Amino acid sequence: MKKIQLASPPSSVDHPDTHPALARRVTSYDVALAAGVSQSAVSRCFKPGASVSKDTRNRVMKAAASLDYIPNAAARSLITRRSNMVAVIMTNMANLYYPEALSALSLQLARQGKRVLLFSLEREADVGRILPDIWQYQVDGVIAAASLSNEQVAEFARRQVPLVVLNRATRGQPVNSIACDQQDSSRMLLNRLVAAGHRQFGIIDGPADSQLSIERRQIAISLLSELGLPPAVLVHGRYDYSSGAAGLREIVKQLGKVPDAIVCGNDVMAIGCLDCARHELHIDVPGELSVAGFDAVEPSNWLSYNLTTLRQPIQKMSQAAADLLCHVIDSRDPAPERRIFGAQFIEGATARLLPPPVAALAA
Amino acid sequence: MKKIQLASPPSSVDHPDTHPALARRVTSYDVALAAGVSQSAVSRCFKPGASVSKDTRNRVMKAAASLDYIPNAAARSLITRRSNMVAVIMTNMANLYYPEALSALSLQLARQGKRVLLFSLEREADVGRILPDIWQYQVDGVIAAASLSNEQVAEFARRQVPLVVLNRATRGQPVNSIACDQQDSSRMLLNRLVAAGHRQFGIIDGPADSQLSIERRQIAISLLSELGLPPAVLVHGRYDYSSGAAGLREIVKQLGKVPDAIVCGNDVMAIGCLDCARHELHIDVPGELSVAGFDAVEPSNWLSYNLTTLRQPIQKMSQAAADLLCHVIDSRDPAPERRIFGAQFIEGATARLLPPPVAALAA
DNA sequence: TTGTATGCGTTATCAT
DNA sequence: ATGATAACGCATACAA
Repeated sequence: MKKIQLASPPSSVDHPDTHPALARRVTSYDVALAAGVSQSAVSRCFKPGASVSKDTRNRVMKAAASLDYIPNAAARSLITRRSNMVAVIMTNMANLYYPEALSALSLQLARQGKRVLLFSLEREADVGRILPDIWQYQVDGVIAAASLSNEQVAEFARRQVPLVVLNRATRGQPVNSIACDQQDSSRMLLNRLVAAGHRQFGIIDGPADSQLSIERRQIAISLLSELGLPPAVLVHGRYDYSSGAAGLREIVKQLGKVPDAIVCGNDVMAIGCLDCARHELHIDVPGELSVAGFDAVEPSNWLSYNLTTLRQPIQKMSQAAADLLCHVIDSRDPAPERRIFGAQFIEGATARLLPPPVAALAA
Repeated sequence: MKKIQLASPPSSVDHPDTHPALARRVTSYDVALAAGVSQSAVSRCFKPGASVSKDTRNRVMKAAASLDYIPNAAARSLITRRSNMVAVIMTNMANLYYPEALSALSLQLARQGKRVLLFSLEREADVGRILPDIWQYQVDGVIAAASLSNEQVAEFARRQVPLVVLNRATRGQPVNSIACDQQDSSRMLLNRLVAAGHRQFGIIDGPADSQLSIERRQIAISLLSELGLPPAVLVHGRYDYSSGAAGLREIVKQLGKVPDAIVCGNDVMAIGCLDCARHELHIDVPGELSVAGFDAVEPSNWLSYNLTTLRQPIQKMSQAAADLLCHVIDSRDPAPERRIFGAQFIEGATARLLPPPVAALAA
């Protein structure tokens, strides 16, 4: 007969079930007592590769089940330094693109036993304000779908918190990141539009301070300039439907006429632009005006739109972000990695992609 | 000169910055040492209403800042029994309705100092599988946008984990819940359609096992029966776009003709149905067929659709859920509360809401 | 394989 | 107002 450590605190059944006064939690000590083993034996039973005899494990598991015992993650993380939580920073989810990413991230992380602690921002500039919260929670890592300053990136390094930046420019910062190639896909789109005879472009972009926008804008502007075309009319939106409509009106106003093509910073603005053209300004798309989006979110594929756009492989990118983060967490490898995915051109039916018929040219 | 407890572990600067070997964390002991106070003094400085002299607080805060000290939430929650985390259970976010709710929940909870730990499910039936995970994380409460069995609800009670069910039927279970009145709004919609002369209805519903669907379906079926109308043709979808299109095809097939009206379980299916009618089957909506949705998600308001639908006040409901949960957490009041919000009828332009012109009747 | 003892980083209680 | 000390619930090194 072995002697058992009985450091267990006073019984948890002082008042059976009557008073809802902050009942004591069931701990590994309670299970140990019930199973007639030590607390460490209980602990081992809940650790995957631990050495426990079959008999002990059975007794412990039975006792645990009968007591509804579940290990306390807070206590565990205190000693293991692993919280099994990953912070995900995302801006306002009105964007339609984000929910899909979030969902994929959550699923993929769950496969690795990690849960998403969500930090959703109203504006991307608020990142700084939630960082202290993130440090508090001792997350194992962070996936940021937001732009970070050099100082902020440095703080991650200093605190040794693994970070993966999703779909943002990183300006040469030493950061793990997953992105979609803007350069190639944007150029492809513009080249095809130019080849089809479009000359005067409009751009409905994201907010002026958005890094993502800045990059795409530069690409478009410099390409049009290379090709010797007139400069595009540029307006800024907020990535929402009404921004697209307002953008079109503004471009037409500034230009004094309807441009040949409008390239939008995301699909939802493209759809707003498209609807405004067709239903409000009665412009024929793609007859008089070509409209292109970016992302290939679900509604872009709806029959009423069939939008010409560039598909970002959101699912793949999210999974890659989750996998990369988990890798960094496990290996503690500080060498930053950047994975770039290609965008797929979706022809759709809102842009004229062939040169106008000869008859029109002759006329 | 006071004597200071110097229980601080060995210095954290064994190797300045070179080796990334799991650096010791900065703790309140380090801050205490640097500030020349006891560890408890440091702890008090980070507790809102604690009694600390101005001088001590200054010294501590300065030391904390210089060391980048942030209290460890895991350790704190161990003793306070508050993790400041709330689990949110949501199904696949393809639904368009959920991202908006999640965003609102996250924002509202953040105002109360709580963060969302996300549990996103592929199918609602998987709830049971993630409950053990939830217990592990010691969340302060749970907001479930999913149906729970009586046993599951009972487990929340047994473990004394505050629960708020968002937008699900609760079949008389003693649960805190926030919901939107299906009864009144559905009846209003159907009554208006019937008053406008619609006789043969089709219903494109959610999955057969979805509680939400079951309730709405019953309401519609019994109302039509009360009114002496032919039974509606009922098909099930998955709340996505293609389900709406497939639903329409199936209803037309079963009925051998186009029904007078189709009522859908959500907007996305209604939009799928609408697009299929207009672009594939070339049915005039609302001339030959009326289509109605549910939710009033953003795309329902887009100019190409202008969907007839019922608006759920998602924002308000989410905020109410967050507030109710926080109230329960603070008060530990076990008396369940159910708050019902009304739905707003959105006329839109996809349903004929007036009786057909007299000429048509005479013909 | 199993038990003992210790520590993770904090808050709370209790003296002073 | 402040410091010493005891939890909180678990994992782990070490001894047996």
